[in-house]
Amino acid sequence: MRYRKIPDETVRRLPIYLRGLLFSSEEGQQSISSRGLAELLGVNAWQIRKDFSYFGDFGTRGVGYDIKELISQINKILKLDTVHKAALVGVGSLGSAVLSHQSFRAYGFDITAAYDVSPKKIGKKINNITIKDVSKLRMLKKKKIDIGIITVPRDAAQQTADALIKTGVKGILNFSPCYITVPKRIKVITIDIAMDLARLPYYMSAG
Amino acid sequence: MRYRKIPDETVRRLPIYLRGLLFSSEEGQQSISSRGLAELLGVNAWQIRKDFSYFGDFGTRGVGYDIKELISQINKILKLDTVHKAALVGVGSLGSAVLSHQSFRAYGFDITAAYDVSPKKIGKKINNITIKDVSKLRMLKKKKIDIGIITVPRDAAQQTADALIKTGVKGILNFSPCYITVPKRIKVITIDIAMDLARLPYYMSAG
DNA sequence: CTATGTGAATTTATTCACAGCA
DNA sequence: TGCTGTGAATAAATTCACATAG
Repeated sequence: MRYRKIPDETVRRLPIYLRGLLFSSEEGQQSISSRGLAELLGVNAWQIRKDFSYFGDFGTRGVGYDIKELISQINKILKLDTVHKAALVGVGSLGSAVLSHQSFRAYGFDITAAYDVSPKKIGKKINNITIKDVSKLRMLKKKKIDIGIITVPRDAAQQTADALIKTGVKGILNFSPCYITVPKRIKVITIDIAMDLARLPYYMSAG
Repeated sequence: MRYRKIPDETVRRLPIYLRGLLFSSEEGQQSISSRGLAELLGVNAWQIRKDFSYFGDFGTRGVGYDIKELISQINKILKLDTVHKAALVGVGSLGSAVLSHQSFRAYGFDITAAYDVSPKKIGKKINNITIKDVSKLRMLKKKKIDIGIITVPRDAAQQTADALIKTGVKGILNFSPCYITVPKRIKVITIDIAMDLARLPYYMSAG
């Protein structure tokens, strides 16, 4: 089944596998079986093997997968093998949390700039990043920023996206609870925490 | 197609529809067509109609949907028509952001308690919620808390989940980047921001 | 004439079962 | 024997096309 179109669901799961592999690696393990990884992540072993089978032969039959090697392969597939620079707009409580978030680095992300409208925040530092005036956003053009992170209030989300796209970002992580319109070439992933919380009661047993 | 098993994907989308309907309602609209809602949310109109068709006849042919009525229907399906009390454990930057998050209230969630291990944080207030010592977590049992929110470091996630389950929560929103083991009756939804960011480069066009 | 609701067709994803290699 | 890799079978979700109701 090699070299066929990669299912979106597989792409969605690869980062989860990567997370498990990085964890095992930290723990000092050298190799892992699909079963071992599955148990660590709470997924099925055959799903893991199937997902990997779209890309080629990663493992050794009878043994399992070499963790370091597999990490490197998945990083390459997901294009995480080069550093991606990101700029964040909107340093409210969520924006601050994202700026302070340590795990992005493990996946090759580097938030190099942060912007806000509030004069009170401009000039302050969070996680060693100085907050700049959002009107200076267009200066970013020279700095080869790949990714924009939107943590502004809903009403400002679309204009923030427009401004980020002008600076040349190719992908946007949108935390605002709304749909934003972008050119086809731009990829947007929206995270709305409330949406995930909102489907929890449906699945909770009555009582 | 009424009264058939509801696809998980449909349940995942219902909160998104609800978000759009609440927005339209705020804007003063009374009714909306599947097309109108689809454009607002960046989805397909037939998908919306199909999803609704699992539950019954919500709309009026030739006219569309009555927004207030539909909001009430979806709230009922998702069991958001009663208030859900939640407790949050781990008041770091992410925990603080979640505590301050305003939109939960619109979906019937009320974070009534927050816990941390750090003596520096205990006693402080965020968003009018006093932070308590995590060792006092078991006192919660009397307070009919439905939902636990985990925003502790990875190493503490499992034990936090165990403690929350002992207090009687039926659902958990887990922000820690790991799988947590729970009894079957408990529903866990894990949000790992880094996982969403990590699949962005895959979809970004080369350059 | 408009916009819903839904069977049927199509596409996509999951699950199985086992051949094949170390 | 142990564990991977993958076709084939099954299941699920999406998309279409249109009958149907207001």
